[in-house]
Amino acid sequence: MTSLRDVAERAQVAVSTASAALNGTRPVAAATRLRVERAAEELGYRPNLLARGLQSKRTRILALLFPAPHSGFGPTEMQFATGAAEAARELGHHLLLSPEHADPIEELRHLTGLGLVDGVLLMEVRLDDERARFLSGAGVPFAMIGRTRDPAGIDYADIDFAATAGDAVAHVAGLGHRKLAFFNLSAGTYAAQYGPSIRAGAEFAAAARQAGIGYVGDFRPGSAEEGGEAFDRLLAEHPDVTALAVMDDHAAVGVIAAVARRGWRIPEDLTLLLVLSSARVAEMFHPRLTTLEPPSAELGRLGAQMLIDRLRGDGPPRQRLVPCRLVAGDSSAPPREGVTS
Amino acid sequence: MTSLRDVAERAQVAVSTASAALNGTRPVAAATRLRVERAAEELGYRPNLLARGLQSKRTRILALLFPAPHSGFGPTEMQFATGAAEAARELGHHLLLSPEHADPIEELRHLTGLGLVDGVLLMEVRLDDERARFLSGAGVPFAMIGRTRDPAGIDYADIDFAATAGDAVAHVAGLGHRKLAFFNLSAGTYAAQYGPSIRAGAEFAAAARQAGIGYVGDFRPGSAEEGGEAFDRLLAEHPDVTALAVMDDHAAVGVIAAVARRGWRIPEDLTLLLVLSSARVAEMFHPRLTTLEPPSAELGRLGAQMLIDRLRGDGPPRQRLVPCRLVAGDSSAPPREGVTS
DNA sequence: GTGAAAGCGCTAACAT
DNA sequence: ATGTTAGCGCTTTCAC
Repeated sequence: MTSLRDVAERAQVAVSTASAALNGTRPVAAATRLRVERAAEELGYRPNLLARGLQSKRTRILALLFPAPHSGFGPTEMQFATGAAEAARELGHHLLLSPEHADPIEELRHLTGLGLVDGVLLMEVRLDDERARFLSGAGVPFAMIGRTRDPAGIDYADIDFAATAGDAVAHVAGLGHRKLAFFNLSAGTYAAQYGPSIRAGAEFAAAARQAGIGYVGDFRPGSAEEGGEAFDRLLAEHPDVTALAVMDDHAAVGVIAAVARRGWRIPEDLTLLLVLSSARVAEMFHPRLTTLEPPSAELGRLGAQMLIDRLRGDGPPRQRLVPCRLVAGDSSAPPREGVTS
Repeated sequence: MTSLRDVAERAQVAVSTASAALNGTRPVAAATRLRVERAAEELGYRPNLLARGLQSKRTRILALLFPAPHSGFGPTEMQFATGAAEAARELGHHLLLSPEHADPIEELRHLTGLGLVDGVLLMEVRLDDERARFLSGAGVPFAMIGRTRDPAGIDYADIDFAATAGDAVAHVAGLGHRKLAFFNLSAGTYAAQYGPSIRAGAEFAAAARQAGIGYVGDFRPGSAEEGGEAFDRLLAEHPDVTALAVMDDHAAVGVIAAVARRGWRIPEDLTLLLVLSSARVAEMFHPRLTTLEPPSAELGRLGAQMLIDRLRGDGPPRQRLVPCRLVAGDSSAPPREGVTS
């Protein structure tokens, strides 16, 4: 391991000068800087991050708190991680993947106490999130992918549910549908105050109201089986529904099966939208479902960027909402004939 | 930040004694140790990892080199990461997620030069992997999830393709099938010497031969469209095939569509197996496909464990092969009648 | 069994 | 503009 001292010796300067020459922390004569840079180059010098961090109190390491594989665990979560890791890298930082388990607070206390990370990135944020509260209280810089109920003063990147719901409703309304149903995430996630569950529900209702079309939003199937049941009940109670937006992948599977059992076809008899699911998943269906694809990688990137900006200095907190992208598949079409509404 | 000095002061001992008491690196009187431990406890002392690492040359940080999202990017890759992160955590280590891009070697040189990580975990290993060669040459401890062609002396955890193929063949043979086809990963992955592609191909052929059943293995559809075409060609050339194992999720989608177009049904007319795909994905199909689910999380765990063991001391390299788990779905059944073989 | 002191590699005063 | 000095918080000789 070649150290800064080696470089300094070779360039015939003091260590502090070598340091300054490489970091630009204080003026250095052009000639000197050149000598130092050449020496560093020739020796293949790499600054020791530990030494630097010990001194400067900044490690340039971010931690991504990763929830235990409970509920959903699709490409979405993964892309938060990869997006964040890539952005961090581009900005000269590193990303620690920190699996969260039993006691997330103890976990955080440990992680931040070690002096290893400069800041924390939170995902799967709940409306009332104890982790966010803890970090705020502890004065640890952090940013969220998602957001709490009242995220004032906190950096975050989240899905723009209002715009997403608006796009979805506009899509089906544009096709002529007059009544839309929405299958939210499982009751469990809703009860857990999971942001997307709550917000998507509210925004779809609002968007439908605003567009002046009928709306049914009180189903929360969390599995294929529940999805099928929910669909049957939906049509029993609301036979005039012609379009359905589903949040849970597995519920969608059940819906599709139920549609087939009924002798119906997609999209002729039902327009089906998949919400918050990746295009990769949508391609697994037949027909390929129209999808509102979450900007997962971008949210991850944004989260990391915001956090790093925050560490660099302090501007006002940045709060970004990014809508899902509507990827048209083969599951949307004008409403079926003979609907009595 | 409370430091070891604070603890030492409060316990009325020298810093070195406090250190020894907490780490057990040298004998300390029971009474003294107790005082130190209590002081540490009361002050909420957390050792500074940077300082410790600077001194000891060991950071207890592992890097997981994460390939850029090119080919497949499913739950499998993600579970390598989470499995490894969890195992690392349990063993007192941390996992750095290091996205790999353009020049992986430069990447590695950088990463290891920083003195930040003790070892590297490789995934998506090719038969002839330059990263493995570089790490070996540089003397950087590493372990692989997957393995090179000649992994002698290197720790790795990989799928037991022989056992997996054996299980799959036994499954279909047990149902009475006499001829099995295998759709490998895309031609691109094969050309890239991607381990699973090569090994699964070879082992399925071997297992079929050994079981004495017919075998067709020269298809490599990498998309739904190619999957459908491959299936049509397969039946044109081998009308007596009654069972099919598919590696690529999307190809499976195409196969299912092609089966339906033909007026066939699964499993009555075709037994369909999904190989190396997660149960989560298999559940998206109708009927739910029988799957050979890769032990992804376990491979990640094993990789991390091996690497940590290696860092702790040196025993002989550990090389573990873990078979896929056969998860029976509703896509396997005895062969259709009237097959002329 | 315990304390004092050196030093890991670096940055940041403080001198010059 | 450059060199000297003092640590960052810890582990580890080396004395006692």
